[in-house]
Amino acid sequence: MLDYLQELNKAQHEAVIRTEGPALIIAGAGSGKTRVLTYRIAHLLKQGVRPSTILALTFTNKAAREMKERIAAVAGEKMARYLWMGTFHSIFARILRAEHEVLGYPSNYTIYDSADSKSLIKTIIKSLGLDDKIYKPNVVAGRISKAKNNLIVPNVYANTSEIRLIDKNMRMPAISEIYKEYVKRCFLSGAMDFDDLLLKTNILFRDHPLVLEKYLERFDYVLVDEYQDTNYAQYLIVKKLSSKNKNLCVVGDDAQSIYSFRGARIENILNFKNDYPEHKIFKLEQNYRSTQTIVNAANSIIAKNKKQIPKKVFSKKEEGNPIKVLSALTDNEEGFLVVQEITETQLRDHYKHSDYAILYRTNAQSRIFEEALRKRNIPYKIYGGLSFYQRKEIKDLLAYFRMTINPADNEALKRIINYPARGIGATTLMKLENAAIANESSIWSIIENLDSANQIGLNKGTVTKISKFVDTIQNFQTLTKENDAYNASKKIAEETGILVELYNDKSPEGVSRYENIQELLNGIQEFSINALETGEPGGLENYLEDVALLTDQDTEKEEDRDKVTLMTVHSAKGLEFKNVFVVGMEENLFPSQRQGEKQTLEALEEERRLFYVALTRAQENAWFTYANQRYRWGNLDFCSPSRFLEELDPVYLNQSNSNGLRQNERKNSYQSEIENHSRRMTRPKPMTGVNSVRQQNILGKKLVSLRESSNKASFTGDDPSKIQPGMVVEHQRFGEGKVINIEGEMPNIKATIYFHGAGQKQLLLKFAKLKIK
DNA sequence: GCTCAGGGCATTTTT
DNA sequence: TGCCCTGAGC
Repeated sequence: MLDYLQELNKAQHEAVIRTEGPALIIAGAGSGKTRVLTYRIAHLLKQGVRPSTILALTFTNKAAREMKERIAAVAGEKMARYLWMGTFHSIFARILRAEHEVLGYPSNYTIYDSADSKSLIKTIIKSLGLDDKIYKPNVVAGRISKAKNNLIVPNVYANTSEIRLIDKNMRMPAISEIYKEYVKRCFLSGAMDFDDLLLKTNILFRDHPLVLEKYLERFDYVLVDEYQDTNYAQYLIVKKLSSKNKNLCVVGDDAQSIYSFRGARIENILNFKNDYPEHKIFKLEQNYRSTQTIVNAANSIIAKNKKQIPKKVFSKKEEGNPIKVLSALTDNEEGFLVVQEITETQLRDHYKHSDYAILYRTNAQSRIFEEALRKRNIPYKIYGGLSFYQRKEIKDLLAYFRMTINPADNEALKRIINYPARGIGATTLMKLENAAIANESSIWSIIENLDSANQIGLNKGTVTKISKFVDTIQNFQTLTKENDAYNASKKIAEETGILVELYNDKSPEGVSRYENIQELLNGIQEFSINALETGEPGGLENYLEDVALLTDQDTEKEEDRDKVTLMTVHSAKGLEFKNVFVVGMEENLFPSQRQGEKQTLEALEEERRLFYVALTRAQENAWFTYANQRYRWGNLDFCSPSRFLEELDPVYLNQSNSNGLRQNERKNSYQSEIENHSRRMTRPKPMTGVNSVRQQNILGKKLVSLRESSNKASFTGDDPSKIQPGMVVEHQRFGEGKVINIEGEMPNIKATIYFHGAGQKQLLLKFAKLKIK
């Protein structure tokens, strides 16, 4: 019989076999969500439903891939292959490519990533004569993205008084014009940004009923993963595509909705029952992942939330250990404590490195833990930070590919027209861009038809340089037609000179850049081989379509196997680890409680959910750690643990601190400072524990300016060795003192100074702020 | 066209 | 801190 059904509990079983009509599957943390979703699809296939009539939407490529693999295992490779399964963006990008004509876009349209969007917005701000100190590209991009996600097109934006009022209050009344111009220029470049993929799909289905009809005919079943993370645009598309037979199945967990900042609407899942009154609801409440303690503690955190679908998540596993709360005095100590716990539990219970995860709120918090792990030689891997595809060398080469496929792509052109250097500078580029705007066309169409008698005042030499560039791209276009993606891209990499240039750069950065290019080419080779095997099109344009929607998380490296994982709570969603440290739990790192920020009930509840997500990643043991003081952005903050920790019933907690004694000793040295300042007060830099200061004021004028990034230190102006023994100096905190001795060399000059009232101190001059009296 | 000092600025993130 | 941008100076 259908043996895969045997592996399911009652709720899961129901959710798998009741395939008709609208269904809401509430999948609590660790309740076997993926299993239910994949088996439901497999079940449909076994019932004789054709795979090409099933549309399954996810948020990440990884989720789509994993699900496809699991379905293939149950229902067979062939079946899985014909499913319409992928991310919202990739599926709709595919549909838009097929239906490009009615929208007036070329089928080879480029997909702009966030960096392209931002760069274009910057250009527009400049060309409109606006001040980019006021109109910050990031903020403007955020406003435009938000508008698009809510299907507000430029005209509507300009005519909606509430929106204009917000812009006005932000002192950016011209965003509406920027938006209009942005849309126009994207169109001229034959480009869509990420939000367009959703927006244009909505417009496509709204304005072209025949097209909608075609897809309604095509898809008999629509399934959506992580429904709580859908934004308005996604919500509407899903609604439209399932409007015919209402075979819509959404899976999600309102308790794990933590993406409101990027437009996710928890209401979508909360209101499902109203949208589809005839719906069935399935609650997967048994948690197979965590101990009872962890599940109960997590439940108790979100119990206070008003906005939620009632459910009783429970675990039948053993009760397990209480959650350990570690309070450290400084962030360094926090790192130390975490590493100490890792070593201790490893010795005792023989965990692997990969059984541990360190979760934090912001990527910037990783550093302390990296250092602590490195000191103990514990291998770790970090998620987040600069993604592979965001690296300069990768983006440069990809820009050549983009130009080759869609030469109208202005952002790509601007990136490479002078890289490698061709002597086409900023002034020339500006002239070209203005000409393109005036002509309502792309830069390419201007330079393609340049002759020496051009109207835009370019001299002969420049025209020659530009036409050489045009030749290069045209040459690439020819060789792309004649080669598969791998051979085309390899030739492009060689002929542009990028490969040689990076090969000749023997600095560590240069070597790594060269390796990255090689890695990209290897990836393309894989793509080409794969295309050959499956019979799918393997041209460069096909690769480019894939790569635009690819991210770092899609490349798991073999050498990353047995390592401690460091990541943000957000990126840990969907993962599980035997042991989880939730670190940096100070109040002021939780933004809903940060000073000066509006506290809304929504924000508060989302913070609880974030806390919930963090805790439910743990299978066996969990720790909450925080530091009482943290050095951050040049200030020393005094902190207290997050209030959510206080909301937790102590019955789940073990607050005994493994290093209580040491901590007490150390506390004394900070005591006076802590007493003198209430929580959250910022104080001047302390003398110790600071890695560097930017400037030193000696004698009232800047003598030394020190910049120290991770690998280099540089000095300008005069030398701090101006400070001589015998001088009377004034220090910010220790007051007046007399220099006794100077030793060492730049940048490590040490001064021994006797301070009245503070005794003798030895200061490293690059850290000390001194005034010569 | 390139380098470098100085200023300004900081969530969370997928596509 | 640390990173990115800009403008000055070469």
